[in-house]
Amino acid sequence: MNYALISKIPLFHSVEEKELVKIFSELNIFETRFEKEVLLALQDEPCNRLIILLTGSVKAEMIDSLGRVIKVEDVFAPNPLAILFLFGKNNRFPVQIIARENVSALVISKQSILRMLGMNQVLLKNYLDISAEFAWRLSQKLHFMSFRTIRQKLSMYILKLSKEVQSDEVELDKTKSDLAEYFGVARPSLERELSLMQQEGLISVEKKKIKIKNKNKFNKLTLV
Amino acid sequence: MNYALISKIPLFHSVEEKELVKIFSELNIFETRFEKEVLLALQDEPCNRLIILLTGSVKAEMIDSLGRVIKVEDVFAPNPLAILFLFGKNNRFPVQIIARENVSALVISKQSILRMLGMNQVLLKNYLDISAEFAWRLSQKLHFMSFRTIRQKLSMYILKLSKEVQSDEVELDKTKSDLAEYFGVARPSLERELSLMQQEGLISVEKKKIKIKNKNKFNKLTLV
DNA sequence: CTAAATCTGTCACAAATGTTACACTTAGAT
DNA sequence: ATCTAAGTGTAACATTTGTGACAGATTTAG
Repeated sequence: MNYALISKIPLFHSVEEKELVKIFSELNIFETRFEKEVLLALQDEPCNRLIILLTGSVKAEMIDSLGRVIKVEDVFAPNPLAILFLFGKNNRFPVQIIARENVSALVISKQSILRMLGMNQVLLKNYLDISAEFAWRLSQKLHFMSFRTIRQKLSMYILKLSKEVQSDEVELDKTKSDLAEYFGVARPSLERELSLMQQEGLISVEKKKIKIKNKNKFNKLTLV
Repeated sequence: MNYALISKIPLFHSVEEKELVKIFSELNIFETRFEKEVLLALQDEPCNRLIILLTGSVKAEMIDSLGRVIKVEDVFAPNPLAILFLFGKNNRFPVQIIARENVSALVISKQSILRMLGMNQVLLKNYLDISAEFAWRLSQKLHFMSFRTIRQKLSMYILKLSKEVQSDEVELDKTKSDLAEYFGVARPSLERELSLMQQEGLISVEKKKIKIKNKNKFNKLTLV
């Protein structure tokens, strides 16, 4: 077991090495390798283990009732997979998970996770923090989806970025295609809205750089 | 402390009474009362305590930048408030919380929650299960929002109900107004879609009872 | 049991969004 | 350096959805 690598995993941050050694010796924790294109988990399969990527990345896909594949997201090391779906009554993978490249990962059974969290307070807090981060992202996304118009979603998004950078000039952290997907709208619709907002003098757009030109009007847009 | 009441709280399910006594004596746990209309938490206030309703109910509201109030949801005893937002970097209440009636509640500091979960495995599992349930509901809702058309959302929703009841005849578990809000669409638009689907012979609607008449066609609707 | 509040069903019209298509640019791979 | 895939910008048109308004039904509170 490579403890240098393991201590980089958020779940094990700040846990002392001798504690780690103890935990790994007492519990069933395996390092497993998955070749590119291999399935790590099936959609709707019971989620009874936590998979934490050590190296590489995977893609999460949804399969609809006609068998068509819808891309959901990519996950990179050192993140865990589906941590929010490990417990509860509905503990099934909501998506299928496929290796995008050769991947190594820790696989820890649900039982072992429970024991592990009981053994070490730092680990427990890490686990709760990580779960909360994922939940927060979910709720953020829901928040965006709940705005009626594309303009509202866009202005909220830009405003949020603008607050983070403390500037009226922001750089999108996704491609416009991805942003459209994130909002759940068609890409040309998003582009059109950006053009309109530029024509109206609210913003100026150049590639991924967006500048807020009329902050007053702009703020009013974010009202529901 | 009323242990009969406390053992009904999901978080304390199946925890032995003597364990509960020990936990409550060692940790800072308060039973607090809130009168009707009193604020239990401010929007954006740091979420550094877990509030578990013992009796009564509260409403969660969002405030937009003009100060207007948007109702989000109601929470009833014996549920906890904002359990997903207690940890993580962004541990703030996403909504303000107001008592809808006279309320009594357990208030447990974040620190005490951490210690408590380390003390008892059953409690730990309960906590993780409860969190997972909330996360699951979030992701379900997100799933519905991500369907493009109202018809798709509706047919997914009806199909899900139909699977639960194992019957082609289902009864909506929300008012149509609530359902429209849940989907994030306008109420008349939802009604119109129901009417159209009825006209097309896909379903029959009578008040809250919906019968799937053409399961073949119906299944095709849920494809993305 | 009555009054008030909420929910329902429906409309005509306005507004927003999706679709499809095409040309062009940029970034990444070999 | 060239080729290829991904991303961008835009347009005309079709479709879906929202809005505001109203009357009637149903539920809840007093």
